Amino acid sequence: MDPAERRELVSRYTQEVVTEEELADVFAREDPRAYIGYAPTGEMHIGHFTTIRKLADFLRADIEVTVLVADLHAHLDDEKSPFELLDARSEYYRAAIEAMIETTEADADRIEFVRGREFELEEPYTLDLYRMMADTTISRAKRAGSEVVRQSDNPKLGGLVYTLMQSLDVAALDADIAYGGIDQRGIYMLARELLPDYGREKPVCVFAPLLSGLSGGNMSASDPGSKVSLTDSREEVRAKIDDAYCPMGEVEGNGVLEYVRYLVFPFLEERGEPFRIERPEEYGGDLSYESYERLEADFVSEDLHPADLKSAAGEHIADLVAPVRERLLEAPDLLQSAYPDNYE
RNA sequence: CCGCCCUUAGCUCAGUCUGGCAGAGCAGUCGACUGUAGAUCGACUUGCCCCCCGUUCAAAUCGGGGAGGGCGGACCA
Repeated sequence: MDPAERRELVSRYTQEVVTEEELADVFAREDPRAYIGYAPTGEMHIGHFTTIRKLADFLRADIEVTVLVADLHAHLDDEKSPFELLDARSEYYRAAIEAMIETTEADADRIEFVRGREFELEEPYTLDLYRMMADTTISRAKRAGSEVVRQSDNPKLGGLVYTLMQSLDVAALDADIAYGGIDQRGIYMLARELLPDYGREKPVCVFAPLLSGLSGGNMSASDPGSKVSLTDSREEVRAKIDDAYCPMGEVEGNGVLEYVRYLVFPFLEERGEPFRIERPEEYGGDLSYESYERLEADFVSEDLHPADLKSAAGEHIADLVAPVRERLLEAPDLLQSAYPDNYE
């Protein structure tokens, strides 16, 4: 595969690559590796799904992929996950991620899973961490993590150490590319700044867009209606999409359109199917789209009405979620022990 | 170790001085208007007032004890 093709695979459906030049260099290296980390906190949802599906692109581009289940981070960030639940949640995250990967044509066995504590407690790592703590100011660490770490009036030290550890993770996992949502930007910019001081390579960063929530604004952990959950039934998915904020002709902040763009189209493209929309004769009859761009154009010109988009989007998203949901419900004890309060 | 402050609806908080039906904003739910949603309008819902004991006809409110959180001081031989 030629480098231009590989570069296109890696950077498609992303928001930013830092930097394109350095990315080109990565392909010249032996066995380049990308990594993405997830802190096993709340239940996984459709937002995670988009970043995980994209891992298939890295593999296609012949880049090895490491998925970090960052258990210590889950606790360091304001104890989002209680210490006793880290094992259970790490297990659940891994199972959910595998289930999501299996909805792609990628070979899940090519993805290496690592749990944070497997390497974050080793001496060389710890030594570097202490050195970083010694020469990073509190305000620098705070700024780096401000989009990721929970903010409060009485922040704990953990949130600060969090950003340093994540910076170090990149090097410890031997990653050439750090991949994550654009909210991770601050932390990886700190990593790029810091790592060279410790004789490490600074990573190329690939950032996925953060999808808007369905109720307007961002997806919110506390608002189930703002996002599709991996355990939502077809009916629940339909209902959530149907209730979603979706102003006619407006692209900005339109969660439904973003789901279609970053989730449904990649999924359909992989299968070589168009996006079909059933529409009553009264409004012009059925539609079919080969590309997102054409669909968006019709939406902007208001030739495609939100109600018709929603019903089709709901079905496609439900199709996508169904196999993951099935896998998760096959092992209900995973969810039960990870989230005892939600599953009695 | 000592002192002071805070804890009330899902969230942010008022109410405590001076005891008398548990409140507001936001959020949420339901209608109306829209070929979706939102916005707008109309209606509705929301409680271990941190816990225990006491005083009182009556305690979120007063007294005592405790828990959790915050702030400060002291110690630094």
